[in-house]
Amino acid sequence: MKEEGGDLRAIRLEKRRRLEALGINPHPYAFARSACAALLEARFKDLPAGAATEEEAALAGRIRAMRNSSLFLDLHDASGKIQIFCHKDHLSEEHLGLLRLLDIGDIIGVKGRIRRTPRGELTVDASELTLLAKALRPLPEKFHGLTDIELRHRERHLDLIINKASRETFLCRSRVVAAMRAHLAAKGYLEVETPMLHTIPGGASAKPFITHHNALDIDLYLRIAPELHLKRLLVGGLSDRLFEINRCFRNEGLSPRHNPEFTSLELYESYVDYEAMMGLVETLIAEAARAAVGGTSLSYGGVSIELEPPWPRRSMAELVAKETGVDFLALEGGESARSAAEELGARIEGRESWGEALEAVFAARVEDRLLAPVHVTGFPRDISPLAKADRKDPRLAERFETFIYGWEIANAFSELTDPLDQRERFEEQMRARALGDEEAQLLDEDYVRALEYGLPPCGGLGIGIDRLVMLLTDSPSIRDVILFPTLRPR
RNA sequence: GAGCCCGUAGCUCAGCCGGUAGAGCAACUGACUUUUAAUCAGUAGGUCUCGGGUUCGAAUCCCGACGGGCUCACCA
Repeated sequence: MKEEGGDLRAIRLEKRRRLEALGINPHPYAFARSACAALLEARFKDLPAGAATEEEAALAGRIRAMRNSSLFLDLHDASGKIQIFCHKDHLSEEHLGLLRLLDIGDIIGVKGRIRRTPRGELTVDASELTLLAKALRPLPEKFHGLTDIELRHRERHLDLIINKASRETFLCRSRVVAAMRAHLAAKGYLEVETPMLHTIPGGASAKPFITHHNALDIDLYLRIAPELHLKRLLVGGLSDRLFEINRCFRNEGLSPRHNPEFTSLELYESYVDYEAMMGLVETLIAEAARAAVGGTSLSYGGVSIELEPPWPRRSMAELVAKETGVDFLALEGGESARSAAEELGARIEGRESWGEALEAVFAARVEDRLLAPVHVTGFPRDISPLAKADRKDPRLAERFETFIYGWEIANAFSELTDPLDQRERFEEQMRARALGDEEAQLLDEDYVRALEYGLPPCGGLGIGIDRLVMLLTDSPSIRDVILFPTLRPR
């Protein structure tokens, strides 16, 4: 039976054997570097073509191209690319022996003087070569690279070696998260970590993953949101302002905008209401954009989006009325709301409450038109079981979602702090669940108990990091911004 | 979960009105030695995703499975 990789791998295995026969360890322990490609490029940017220096550098990286029978190598390190010149006259017989057994894809260390070739390429004149890792498998082709989407996701290491754009996307993601953390730290928000394993999945309406703890012999759920634990921390007074940037898990369908595990920022602040969260969303996302693209103007899928605050605020009912001519605030009860929603083309099953019907119309008719950033306020109370009622209209909650490019990017409320009200809301949810709503929330007695010790008035906010990074990196799929997206095993 | 599309060499792709598999890059041998997707000559490389079926004959047509992409539904 022929192994995958076939001859190409066998040839490289043979080269490895020959290297070992020469006393060369194909996987040594360390290599002392004095520079990286970008550093040298910056340092010698004014070195004219044809000029040589006396300066020696030692650098390490992966061979990505070999030209003129290995006379020229392209060496890529994490910072960039530099050319290596391997002339027989400058290398010992041992180094030439190594050179003959090198392949594209091998990781090597190089020592030599810096010069710029007459053609203008910054180059290390190699006087020493060190094998740092022998590659047994060939890299994808240099010109077309690795384009197969499945392979790029399954073998992210290859994608990162080959596709510069992919590398930049993930570097950008890292900058975005770092910028948000830095901004929050500077404003005095405390970063915390709360459990991934929940005994009752709460804080959102979603289907959880179930797992089992053997020693305790109990089922546990991968968290669908950190919300209830974070608010417990406000009860405890650990800080008046805290946040968590971490993974959530939802056992739902996959799509270009849904991965079973995704990253959210959740933030809670005592003594403020949801108004404060609007400003914070704008600041955080503008900061993220500056970190990602250097400004607040961006283009996603050819659509220009301006993120410079402030962003408009519109109520859900107002947007629906403007789009459809139907004012849901003038409708009484679920029945009339459902029939109106159905007439407007929303998907209605027949059990929907007034709020659910309004939201269904909003989702069907309005959502995907909200390209420019907008805070949508006036969310129905009955789809917001963790939010305080609107102080002016009891049918509504003090909740908004921020939409950009038609996507929900942020979700925030004046958090429900009254334990008696919270219990009633949970009980409403349990009734909906009994009637077949699988995603209705579960009554969390421990959480209600915590509220009974007194949760200060507070605002809470969640931002979907993956979708934000998609926008900021112009990535068409969530899998392009998650290093190892969920795939069926092959 | 439903619909549409895709799966050929390590990679990127041709071939798909059925006649038994091709190119470029990568690899190997050699030439060349200041190249930039280096060039030139030659060589080797395939259970055409898998399993059935139709046929004298299947990469090609049909059915099924597996994997992927997109759309819809659910959702962030």
